[in-house]
Amino acid sequence: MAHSDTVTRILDAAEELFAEHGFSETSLRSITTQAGVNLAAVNYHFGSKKALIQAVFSRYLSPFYKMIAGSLDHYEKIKPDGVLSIEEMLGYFVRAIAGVSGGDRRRLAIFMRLLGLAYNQGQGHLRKYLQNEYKTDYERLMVLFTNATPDLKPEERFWRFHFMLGSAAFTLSNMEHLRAIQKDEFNEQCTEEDVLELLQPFLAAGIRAAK
Amino acid sequence: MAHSDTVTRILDAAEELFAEHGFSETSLRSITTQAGVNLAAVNYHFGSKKALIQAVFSRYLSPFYKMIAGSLDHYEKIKPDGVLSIEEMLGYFVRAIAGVSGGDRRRLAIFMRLLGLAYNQGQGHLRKYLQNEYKTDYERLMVLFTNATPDLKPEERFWRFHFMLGSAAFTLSNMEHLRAIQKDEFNEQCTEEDVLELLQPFLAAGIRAAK
DNA sequence: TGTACATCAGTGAACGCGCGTTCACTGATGTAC
DNA sequence: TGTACATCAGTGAACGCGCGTTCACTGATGTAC
Repeated sequence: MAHSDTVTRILDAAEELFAEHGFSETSLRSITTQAGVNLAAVNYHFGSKKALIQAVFSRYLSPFYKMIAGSLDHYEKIKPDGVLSIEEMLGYFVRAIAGVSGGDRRRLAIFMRLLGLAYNQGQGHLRKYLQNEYKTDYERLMVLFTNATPDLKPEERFWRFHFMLGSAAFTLSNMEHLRAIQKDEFNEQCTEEDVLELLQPFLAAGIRAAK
Repeated sequence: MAHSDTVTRILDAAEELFAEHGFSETSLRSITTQAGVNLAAVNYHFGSKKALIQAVFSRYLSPFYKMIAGSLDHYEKIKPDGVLSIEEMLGYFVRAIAGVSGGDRRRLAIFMRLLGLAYNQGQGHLRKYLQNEYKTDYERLMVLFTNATPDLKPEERFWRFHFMLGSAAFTLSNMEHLRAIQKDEFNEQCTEEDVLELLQPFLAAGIRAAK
């Protein structure tokens, strides 16, 4: 599919509205209105709403994949023996996420939401797709995580990793809503970077917790 | 509202289908079909779909809050100063959650999924409704949480609470699937009680983390 | 060169469908006199 | 006691609406001869 101006504007509008309202709550009419294109253009260029959603995913999955892989490359470069502290690992992740700007940041939130859904829907083919897509990175990550937590038994490591994943996925995917709640209750608002810097010691302490 | 058989069956079906498909993806027709009742019965008994969603949450939260309140009443008799450690609080939480519905873990997973959806989807009205509906209990819990974390600034406390909530919601809503993955990878499986006992120190250490 | 045709992005209006909701209605049960 | 009325859970069909999708169409550009 050639990326005409119309196609790009549809993808931009769809990505923004999907992130804000969810998929089924976002109509093609709202997307095409925001994009300033004709309603029929979505079905002309993408075929269906479902195909549009997949196209939006495809476009943002690529840079996210590169970010993860880049983080792992970095770990292995700075510590060739593969031994990092959990704080070093989390620190680099936080800095990598904080370095993601603008539209890609929203893409990250969408991906985290997708990650939660992928775990939730045990039978969905979406989960299998993600599992295959990120299998190599997951395994590289687990080697580093294992080296960072030599005192944990395998099953403790497994569960603490998922406790951490759950906290991070929830926080990142609901970042905008949570910040809105904070503003509602405290009349002030952290930046997303502030939240990440609060999250980091929480997770590290949890991983290091006495049993 | 008298809880006729019809009302109960609508709530049962709605709870299950909302958790499986989300709120807007679940039609009143699918709910009433699964419940074996007339389509119009939802609007007759509840007034609207929105009110049905709130009723599903209320039905689950009422016994939950009663159990929390009962546990805290009992605790205050033993420790009249009313200052609990975060470990003691989490202990009560874990036991109250596990005790809901007479140990019906499936409903617990469903509710945690609903909670995640409530944050995730455009259901901001739900959070406010629940907060108002159970204002006394909610504020009592927040006072205890505040007393348990005297060294945290309000915004740190807010975020660490939600980090904790995210971890717990993810773990509990995906409990079955995570345990299946564990069995797949380690050829052995924790009980759900084991997982809760692993989660508790993880969360407590995160809450207590140095900044 | 001009002419005829092909291709393709984009359009305007309409289509059928499923949605939440509404409303007049039924039938069972309770109550007053 | 019988009769008339009230209450209420539940029903069947229809309503209007917004949805994704479809289709005949336009107009610009490319191409063959």
